[in-house]
Amino acid sequence: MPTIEDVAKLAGLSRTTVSRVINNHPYVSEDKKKRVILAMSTLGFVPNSAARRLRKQKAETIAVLVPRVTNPFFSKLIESLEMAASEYKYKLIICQTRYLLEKELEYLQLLSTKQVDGIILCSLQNKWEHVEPYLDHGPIVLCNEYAEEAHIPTVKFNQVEGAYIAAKHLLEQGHRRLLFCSGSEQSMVVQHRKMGFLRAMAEHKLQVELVEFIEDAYDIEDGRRVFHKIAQMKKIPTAVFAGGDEVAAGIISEAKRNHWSVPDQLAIVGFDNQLLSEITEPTITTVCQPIDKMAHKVIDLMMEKIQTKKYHKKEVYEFELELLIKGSTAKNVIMLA
Amino acid sequence: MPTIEDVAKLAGLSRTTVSRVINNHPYVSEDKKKRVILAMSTLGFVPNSAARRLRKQKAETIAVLVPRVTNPFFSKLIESLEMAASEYKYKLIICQTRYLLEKELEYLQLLSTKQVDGIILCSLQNKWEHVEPYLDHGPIVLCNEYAEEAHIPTVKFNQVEGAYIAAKHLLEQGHRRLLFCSGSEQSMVVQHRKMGFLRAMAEHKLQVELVEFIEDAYDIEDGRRVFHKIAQMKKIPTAVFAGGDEVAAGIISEAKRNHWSVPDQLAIVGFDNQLLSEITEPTITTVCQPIDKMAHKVIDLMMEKIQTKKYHKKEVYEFELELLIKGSTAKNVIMLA
DNA sequence: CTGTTAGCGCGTTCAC
DNA sequence: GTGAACGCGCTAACAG
Repeated sequence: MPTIEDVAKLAGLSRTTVSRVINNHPYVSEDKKKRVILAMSTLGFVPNSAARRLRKQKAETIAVLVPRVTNPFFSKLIESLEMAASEYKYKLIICQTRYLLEKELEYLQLLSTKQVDGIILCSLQNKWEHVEPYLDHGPIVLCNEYAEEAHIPTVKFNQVEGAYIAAKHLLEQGHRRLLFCSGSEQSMVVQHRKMGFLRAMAEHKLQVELVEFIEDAYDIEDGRRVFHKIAQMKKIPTAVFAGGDEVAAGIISEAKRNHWSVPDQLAIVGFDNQLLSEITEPTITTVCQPIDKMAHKVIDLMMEKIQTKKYHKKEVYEFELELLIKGSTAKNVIMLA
Repeated sequence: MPTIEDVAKLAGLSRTTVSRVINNHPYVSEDKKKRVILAMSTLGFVPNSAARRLRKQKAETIAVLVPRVTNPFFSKLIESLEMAASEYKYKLIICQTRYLLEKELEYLQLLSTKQVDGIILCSLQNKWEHVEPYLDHGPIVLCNEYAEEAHIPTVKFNQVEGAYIAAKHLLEQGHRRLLFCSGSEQSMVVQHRKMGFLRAMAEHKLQVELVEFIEDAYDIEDGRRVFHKIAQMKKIPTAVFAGGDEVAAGIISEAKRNHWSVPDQLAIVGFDNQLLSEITEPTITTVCQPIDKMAHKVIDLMMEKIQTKKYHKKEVYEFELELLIKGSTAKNVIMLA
C-alpha cells in the first residue's frame, strides 16, 4: 500500500504538501496541487484511516445500540439513522444487544476504545449508573428510550400520549375489560405507555371492569402465545393494547384460527404502523410513530455534541404520536372492498 | 485519557510490560502482572483502538453490504452474521446500498481506507470489473449473491433448485398459466431462480400455456401493484412465483380485497419462510433458506481469508433449499383449525 | 522475564 | 507557499 510518503516522492514534494491537498487546505499552488493529484491516482493512494483516527482523534463513526435488527421498528430506525448520518459522512456501526446487559456494556466499550465518536442508545437494559461512566469517553444520546436520571440529550416519542389515545379509543368503542400487553417492564417506553393507558382507565374508572397486564411480548410468535393466555383467563378481555403490530398480528392470526371474530369478540390496537398492519384481516388499528423525524433529530444532536463536546446536559426532544384507526377495533366502520 | 505510558509510570514498569499484559503474552511474572492490572484499573485505562489498528494493521471489523436492512431477509442475515462474527470478537459495520451503484462503491472504499479487514457483499449491483480493483486492499466474500467472473469465495443458496421445486409444485397442482415475479434482473439470485423456473416449464412444455415475467418487486406495496398488473393481463395467470414472502403477502392481501379467492383463482408461492407467511390468509407456500448456516460459513471463510491473505481463488459453497407447502397453493389440503 | 528502541501513517506546528 | 520534524498510542523486534 502506498503511503503519503510515496506520493510525496513521486510528486517531488514534501509529505506536508500532499497532506494539504488531501485535506484541501488553502495555500497550495494550483501547479503542485495537480502534481499531487496525479501522483495519488497513479499510485492508487488512499489515506489510511487508522493513522488519521490516531492523529485527529476522531473515528467518524457512531455506534447504534438496538435490541435486534429483525424488529421492524428498529430496522426502520436504523435505515433512517444511516441515511441521516451519511449526510455528515459518518458511518454507523450497528450493535445488537439482544436485551442482554453484558452485550450492552460490551458495546459501550466501543466508546472507551475510541472506535466510535459517540453512541446512540435505542435500548437501555442496564441501570443508568452502570452506563454513566462511559460518558467520560464521549457523547451518549438516548433515542426512543428514556431514563429519568440520565443527564444526556434524549429524543423520544410521547409514549404516554400515544398509549392514552389508543386506550381511550378502545374505551370509546365500549370496551370495559382490557388487556395491556407490552415488552420488557425494564424499558421506560413500556412504563410510559402503561402510564398513558392507566390514565385513560382512570378517566373512565366507573365503567372499567377489568385491566390485565402481560409482559415480554415482542414478535408474532409472542402474539400467538398471548392469545392463548387470553383464552384461558377467567374473565376474558374484549380488547387488547399490544406493544407492537407484530404482536397484534400474532394475536389476530391465532384468534382467527380459533374462530374468534376480530374485532367483535376481541379488539386489538397495535403500535408502529408497520406494513404488516395492512396485511392482516382485519387490518390493525395502530399508533403511528414518525421514526424518520426522530432519526434526523438524533443525528443532528449527536453531531453537535461531538463537535462541542458538551453533552452532559439533559435536553429532551419529544415527537407526538397519532392513532390510525383500522379494522381491528372499528366495529361499525364500512370496510373498503 | 490515560495512555499505556501513564499505566507504565504508575506501575513503575515499562510500556512493553504493560502491553504484554494487555495482550496476555507469556513471560510476564505474576507479580508485575498484578501491578499492571491494578494500575490500569485505577487509571481507568482503555487501549486506544486507532493506535492498535495502525500498529497491527487490523481493524477487527468487517463491512457487510446489503441493499436495505428493512428487508426481513437481510435483517435476519445480519443478525446471524453479527452473532457469528462476535465469536471471533469481530465487529460488523452494516452498509445499506439501497441498490445504488455509487453507494456500493463508496462502501467498498472502507476496505481501501483500512477501516475494515474485509467486505461481505450480500448485494452486487455494479459490474464485477468495477468491484475487482478493491480486492487489492483485502478480502471480499460474496454472500447470497453470485458473479461468474468473480474469483473470490462465495457462499450461496441453490436458487436454481429452489425455484425449480417451487415451479414444479405449481405445475403439479395443475397450473398452466404462470407468472414469475422477482427483484432486479441485475441480481444473479434472480437469474438463477429464473433458470430453475424455466427448467420446470421446459419439462412440462406441452402443457404450459403462458409464462409472464414481472421485475423489481421487493415488498408488500410492490406486491399490491403486482396484483393489479395481473388483473389487467389479457390472459390472466393462475399461479404466481413471488421473489419473497413480502411480495406474496401483498399480492394475497390485494387479491382478497378484490374478492379473488386464493389459492383457487390465484395460487402463490413465496420465498424465505418469513413469520409473515404464517399470518396471511391463506398462509404462504414458501421456499425456506437456511440463513443461519450460510452466515456461519461466510464468517468462518472471511476469518480464514483475513488470516491467510489468500483470497483470490474462487470457491463456492452452496446450501440446499426446501419447499414448505402451505395454504396459498394447496388446493385440497385440510387446513388446521 | 524485562526494558530500549523503532516505527505503523498521518496532520500540524513552526521555521524558512 | 513550502518543508522538516515531532508525536498521536501502541506493538514488536532486539538486547540484556
